[in-house]
Amino acid sequence: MDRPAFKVTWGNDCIDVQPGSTFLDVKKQLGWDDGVLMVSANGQPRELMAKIEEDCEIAPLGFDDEKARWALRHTAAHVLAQAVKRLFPGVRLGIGPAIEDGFYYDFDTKSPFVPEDLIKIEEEMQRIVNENMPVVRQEVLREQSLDMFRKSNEPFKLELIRELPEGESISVYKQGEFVDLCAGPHVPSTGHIKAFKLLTIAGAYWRGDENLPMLQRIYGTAYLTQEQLQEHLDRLEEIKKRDHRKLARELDLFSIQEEGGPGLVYWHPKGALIRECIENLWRQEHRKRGYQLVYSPHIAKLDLWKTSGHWDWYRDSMYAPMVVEDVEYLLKPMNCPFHILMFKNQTRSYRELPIRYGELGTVYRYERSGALHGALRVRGFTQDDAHIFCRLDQLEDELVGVLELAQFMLKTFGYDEYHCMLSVRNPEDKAKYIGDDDVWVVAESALEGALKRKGLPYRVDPGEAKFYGPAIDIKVMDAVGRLWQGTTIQVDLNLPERFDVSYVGEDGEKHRPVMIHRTVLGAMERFIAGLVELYAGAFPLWLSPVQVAVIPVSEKQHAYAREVESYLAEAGLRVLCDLDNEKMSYKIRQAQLNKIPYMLVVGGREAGEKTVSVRHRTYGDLGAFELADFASAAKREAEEKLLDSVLASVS
RNA sequence: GCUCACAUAGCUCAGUAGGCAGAGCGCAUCCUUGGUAAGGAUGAGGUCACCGGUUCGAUUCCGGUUGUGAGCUCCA
Repeated sequence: MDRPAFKVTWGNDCIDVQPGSTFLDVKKQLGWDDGVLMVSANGQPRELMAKIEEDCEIAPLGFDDEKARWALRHTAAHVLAQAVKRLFPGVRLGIGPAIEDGFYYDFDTKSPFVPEDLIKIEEEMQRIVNENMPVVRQEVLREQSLDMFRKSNEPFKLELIRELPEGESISVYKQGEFVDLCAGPHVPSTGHIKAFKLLTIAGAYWRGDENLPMLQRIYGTAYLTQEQLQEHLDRLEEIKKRDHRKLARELDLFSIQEEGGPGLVYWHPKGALIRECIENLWRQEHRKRGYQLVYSPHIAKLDLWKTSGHWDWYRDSMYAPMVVEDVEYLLKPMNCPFHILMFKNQTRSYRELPIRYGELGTVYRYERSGALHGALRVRGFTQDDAHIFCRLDQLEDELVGVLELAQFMLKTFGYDEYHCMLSVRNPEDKAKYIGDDDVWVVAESALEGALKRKGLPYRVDPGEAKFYGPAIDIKVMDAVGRLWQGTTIQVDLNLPERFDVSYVGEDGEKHRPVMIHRTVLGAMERFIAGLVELYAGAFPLWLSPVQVAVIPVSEKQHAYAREVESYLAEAGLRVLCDLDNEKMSYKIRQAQLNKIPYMLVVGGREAGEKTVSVRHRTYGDLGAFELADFASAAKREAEEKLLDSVLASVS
């Protein structure tokens, strides 16, 4: 591939470089002898070279915006640290990497930062950017670097250096008076940072360990252009607008009550209706696919959880036991042991398998208070759970069946993009997992085989398997590009053993069944919260709590409006007839704000002709329809669970 | 659980440099009867999250509790 000649800048110097030149050539041309390693090509930040070694050929690294962004953000982190050191000399530095969407730097401060500090720091950062100092890489010996950071009194940096391998040289980056331990890469000078913004202050443990001291973290973001930065800030705004906590209140879907306790969700009528629609679909689809639906209790004897192993492993995440007639009971954190007990309730033949028990099972987990988040992370939630007991030779077919169900559900709800992860053992560390090696091999290959048979692209995640078995996890992407954990399909090699679950085989001997633990939606709370954000509150017709609002133009049409209401209700649609003493335009506004899909305006004309004027929340005025035509179209849209209006395409 | 911030009417938020609190929306009543996103008037609503302390006096200052938010840690 031909590569064009390009310009290389270092600080204020700029030279032409021929393709194929090495870094040493460039150094010679620039007349630099020290370890300057960072340059940018053609003066464009998007054409930076991310990293250049002494002996490597010089080439713009693919004109890679992503790499350039990371270098830019990393430098921005250094600029942030430099600004903080200028303003607060007593502060000690932690680490400051570039991250997805931005960067952060951790600081050890005597008194925490306040929001006003953020403004001051940002101003100082701008000054540093304006100073346009070259960012210079230096290779130093270990002892030199220790000396350097000892002098500048940076204990956290010393800790990091001591952990670097002996003998290797260590790189530091300098800009003006500021030096940081860093592997790079960086942009050539602070002036390259054209678009940045500090966002928030938060606490974060040193090295991510909750037993170590907590530092003050400042988050910021930086982009190659002001437009990209603005785009990112707009996206943050959009995410805020879609926040399920805000929309759930505005649309009166559900709440969490302070008097009731944190992490416990109250489903209001409209939210409950959405949930009911989803649950109905869920039950229908499971019956269709050979599941038997069951109910199990909410509490069970502590001993059951000892048998299952949950008591030993997850005691800290369970609500404390309650004592009834001297026996300790636990609120269930999961449904599996119950389904196992039902399976074990009688002797099972191989002919019965697979047995698929499905349950919308409400479980309670004592999540740490700081982990709670709206309806996404709660303490009481209803899993769309199922456990499949099958023979090893049936495993792959069963997994395929679950994948098909998952695909069907995700498609129905409008999740077009999802990523499959195959979580397998870490081959280096087989001792960490229970069960025989050959069973693991079969289980992992069954999961992989199922993915292949469905033609689903997947990524293998070694080491991500649970200790009791491998799994497939599906992450779905929402409208603003965030990933949500949805379906999880786990092969469990542990519980059947612990509970001594067996079936009688063709040979008359006892055999151990394989158990699949799976949820398709995850939990009702989390799934619906996700849907709220996916649709920004504007649910497709079949899920809309109110599907149609009937809006009379004046009081004279109240009788006809009622007629329309009862006709549509009769047809099975969820209708609201708005007879309030308000102007029509006001009622339309209310319906719009409530994101009601269809508004039927009925005035003198419509009453006379027995028609309705249809307005759609997205498409606006669609014109007049015969009442019966509207009803059948809307019914079809709801019954077929269409994601878009059928009437909009008609008109 | 940890760090920081926040908590005023159903909602969104002002406010008092310590002297018993305000707007808009919503709600109620009345007027208005209208043609595709806000007609008008009147009125009701607050132990300023809770518990202590300082003070003649605390919604305001201080401490604690609870809850919420941003992160960290965790998420069977």
